[in-house]
Amino acid sequence: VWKISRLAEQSGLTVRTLRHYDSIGLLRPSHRSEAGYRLYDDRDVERLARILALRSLGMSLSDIQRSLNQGCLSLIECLEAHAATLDDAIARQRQSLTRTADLLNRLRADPSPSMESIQEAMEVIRMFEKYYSPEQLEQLRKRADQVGPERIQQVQQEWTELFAAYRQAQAEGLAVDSPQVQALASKSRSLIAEFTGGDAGIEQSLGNLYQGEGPQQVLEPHGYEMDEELWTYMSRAQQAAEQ
Amino acid sequence: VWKISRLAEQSGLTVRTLRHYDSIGLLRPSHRSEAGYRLYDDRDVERLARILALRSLGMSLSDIQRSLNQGCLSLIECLEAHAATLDDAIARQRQSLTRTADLLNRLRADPSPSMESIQEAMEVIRMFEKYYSPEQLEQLRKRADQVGPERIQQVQQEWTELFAAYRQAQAEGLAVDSPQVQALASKSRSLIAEFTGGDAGIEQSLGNLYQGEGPQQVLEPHGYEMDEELWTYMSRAQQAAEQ
DNA sequence: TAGACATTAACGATGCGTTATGGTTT
DNA sequence: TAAACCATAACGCATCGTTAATGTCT
Repeated sequence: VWKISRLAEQSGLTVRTLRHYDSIGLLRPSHRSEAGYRLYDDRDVERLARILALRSLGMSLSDIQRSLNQGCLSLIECLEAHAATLDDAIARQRQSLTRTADLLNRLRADPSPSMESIQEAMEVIRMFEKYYSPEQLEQLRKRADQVGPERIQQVQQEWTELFAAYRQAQAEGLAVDSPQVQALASKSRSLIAEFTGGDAGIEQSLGNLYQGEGPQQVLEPHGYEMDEELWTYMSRAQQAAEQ
Repeated sequence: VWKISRLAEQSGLTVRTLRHYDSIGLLRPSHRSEAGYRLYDDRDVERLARILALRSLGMSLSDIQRSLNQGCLSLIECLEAHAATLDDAIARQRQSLTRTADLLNRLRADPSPSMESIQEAMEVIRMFEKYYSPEQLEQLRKRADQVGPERIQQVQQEWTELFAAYRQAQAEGLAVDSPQVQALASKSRSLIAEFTGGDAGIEQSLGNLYQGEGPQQVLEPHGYEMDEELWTYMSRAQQAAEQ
């Protein structure tokens, strides 16, 4: 027969924990001394061992209680349910983790990060999650890691300059099949190709994204300015190139 | 300016949640009507959007509060810490999940599962985790899935019979290099090879396991009976085979 | 005046840590 | 008698759901 502090140091639990297990009925000592001291016998110690085994799997105390009080069959059922719960929790936390990492990447890539950036970045992330499959996202992330943040910043800069050049060309009334404009179209095709990495699926999803949300909704959170007329002009330049 | 239920349905939160955020100081409405009604203005709505963005990443409300009240830099730090926390939590839960799955496998493989089985199974699992690397464990699990539970049961049965045969041979005083005993040695080598899958690292770890814990400690929780003399006899039979 | 909407206040659930207060054993 | 050990009781943490009791707008 063991007093509470002996059992505590033997099991590695605290006295408080054992008292807690008593109070919730998970492990009631089989005996009490005259003064009311808790006295644990061998069966209690065995039960504690089982409790700790299940606790080490992350089961809740109430589930452990249910498992132990009923038979071995219900134990298996409880474990199956527990495994399913864990699976679910892991999936959700991985979601959170990738989103957090994505957000961090975007915030770090932001030259002048502000509180507003959070929302823009999250908007972008949500749009991406909507149009790209998890595998595609994984692929994009891997390639983003490979090229490194410098190149990404640089590409952003190049897009900004490209839009400005297009806008200039449009203002000057240059024809979409003029050599100058076709040079811009070629440049934008190469930037897009760098993004898609030649993957047809990603190119398709990118198209769906612009189709579904509209160019302005897509580009604004990235910090680019875009309007209907410019977009039309750029589209016509692309079409001219493809013929 | 928005009243609380408007903001609730707009944001998808409950009224209770908004009141909670007020009471903990996370989102206090900038105004109150004469009657004490909460009135949220545009800045409040913006703040709520940021709160929801971070909450969707699984950040705690207190962390969100710290992040938003301080600058953008601390936000990045908070996100980094959050990512680390998530990483950690995921690792632990995956531990729990694999252990739970292992326990389930052992319990299901047990022909007469009892409450005592839990501890034996957990002991085995702990020993395995102690002597095999995570990669080796992964490998073992994969192969266990491949061969299926029937074959595993069958192998257990074969080991039981093999031990019985050895014991019989020992009782009859058969020499360890006699053909009959060598046939047993050969059988046990093939069973071991089936377990290791020919992987030298796993064979090494298996040796360490028996070396470190002793054959009886290893075999008893598996339901086999073993004693010093029988083990010595079997070892000598193996040595004879290797020469 | 009815009905929808607002308020504050307080318990509940999880798994104990952490006092506070006081009796028991050696 | 002091030191070590035991007991019960209660708050605290995180995030709201859920009554309860009551006041306000239309």
